[in-house]
Amino acid sequence: MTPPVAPATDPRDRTPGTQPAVSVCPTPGPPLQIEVLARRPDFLRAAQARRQGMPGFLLQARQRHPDEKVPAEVIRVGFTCSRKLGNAVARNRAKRRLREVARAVLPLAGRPGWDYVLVGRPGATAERRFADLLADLTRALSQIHASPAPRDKPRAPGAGGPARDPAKDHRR
RNA sequence: GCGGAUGGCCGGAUGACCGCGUGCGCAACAGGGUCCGCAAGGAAACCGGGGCGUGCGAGGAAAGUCCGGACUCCAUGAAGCAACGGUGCCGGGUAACGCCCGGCCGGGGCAACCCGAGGGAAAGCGCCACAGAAAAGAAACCGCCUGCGGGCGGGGGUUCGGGCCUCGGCCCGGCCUUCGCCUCGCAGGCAAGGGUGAAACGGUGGGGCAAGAGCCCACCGCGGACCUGGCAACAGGGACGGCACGGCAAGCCCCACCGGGAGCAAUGCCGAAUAGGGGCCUCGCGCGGGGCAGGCCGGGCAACCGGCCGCCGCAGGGACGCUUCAGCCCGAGAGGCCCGGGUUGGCAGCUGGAUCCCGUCCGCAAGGGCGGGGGCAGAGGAAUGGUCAUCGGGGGGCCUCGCGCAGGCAGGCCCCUGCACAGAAUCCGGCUUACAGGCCAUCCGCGCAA
Repeated sequence: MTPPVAPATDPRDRTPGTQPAVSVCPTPGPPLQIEVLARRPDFLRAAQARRQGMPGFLLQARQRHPDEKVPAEVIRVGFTCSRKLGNAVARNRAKRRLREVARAVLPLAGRPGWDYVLVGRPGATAERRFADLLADLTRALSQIHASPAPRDKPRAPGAGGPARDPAKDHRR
């Protein structure tokens, strides 16, 4: 009903995607917390909301309802690597890389009050260059934030117009 | 040196930046609850989270989940029987095993060594494809032999008939007998030979016989009372027997031994809203409850139904299949006290184990005794990592052509490649399966040099 509570973030100019996340430090300006999804219903709800495919993974995202008990300033993220990824070693490796990508990108490009789920792809998630994965997630976040709500168009591919820079949303 | 056998071990290393889980220590800023206070606030340090420092943090298979246990809950206990499942040469090891060690037997290999579900086929049933005559109380397709009968041919005899005649005989036919062949039939004997098969009711040689056959003999094989060695499986010898005993038990089965079921999502505990259950004690068994044999009354054509009495006679019900024994519980109300089910979340279980290493003693060994020492993964959408650099590894090409008869080896340069199988989930003992590359030890065969 209400837009996400974003103005608490520091309006410092950050351009995510241009620079690899090596120098990213979670500067403790805003009380931005990242938690890990643990409940199966959370995963199911995220999968039924917005989704954005990328070469290295599939991103699912959902803006939480304000009635939920989770504090509004937290970003929650979950990881799904099914048996299609391979055996346990391959699944764990893909999940670790996705977790590392999320740790680098989400404090910059993620929005508080949202749940994100990163789904691994067979082969690509484990083999794609790490810098490309970082760029993939940045682009996917900006596109998924710009796409309309899934209630209007259930399968919005995000190609209706030019993707808006998520940094503009932060400034506004 | 080449080829092989067995046993054991490793299964990348170092560094940089950024992270994760957990134990300990420190500082106490901020938060929640508690207590004190009218309040600001303070106190103790309860709870959860964060900060800094520091220690530790996947495997030989963590895998498959195939066996055996520990542990937990469920089932009243004991004995017997039955059913079901498992194991199966012998001895030992072990908490236990289908595991391990040592040995036996059979098979393979020149050898080191390897492989084997390896109890019972005179308890019984069943099966033995194809081929073959026949696949299990033996039988007989071709075949061999004997007798009889028939056919053909040869020899011999003739007191028979006919013909010729040199009157001595000769020829033809018949009959009798004998031999051979057979094309055959009948009756009987045989199982050597042929051929089939994974397997054919012993093998070879000789005697014997009508032909044959353990019918007899020699050797071999087989069975085997008994003797010797060994704890035993078994091995060696063997009177005697005289061929009698085909194979399959991974078809059923028999025998011996073992086995209750479910599993850490076991199980226990804590908190909250809701629902309203259970346990114990006391009173009371008036007469209530339940069941059954019997009697009476009523209804109904009847099967039967309902009620009452009798009566505690105490049967009845519950408890993995059955039986027996021992014991237990239940049923009906009132009062009091106490506890708590399911769902979700959290905590415990949770890592010290039949443990590992070293020494010593016993043992061929598996292993065991004693002494000393080490002990630091415990996650829970699941930590133990992400990115990168250098070295190492692997693959390819070129050069030196240094060494070698050669396959090739050595050195240098360049390029490519993150690089075996694979991720703890209660914990142990095993098995099985997967695995790039590499190391060590012992042994066997062949070759070379000395």
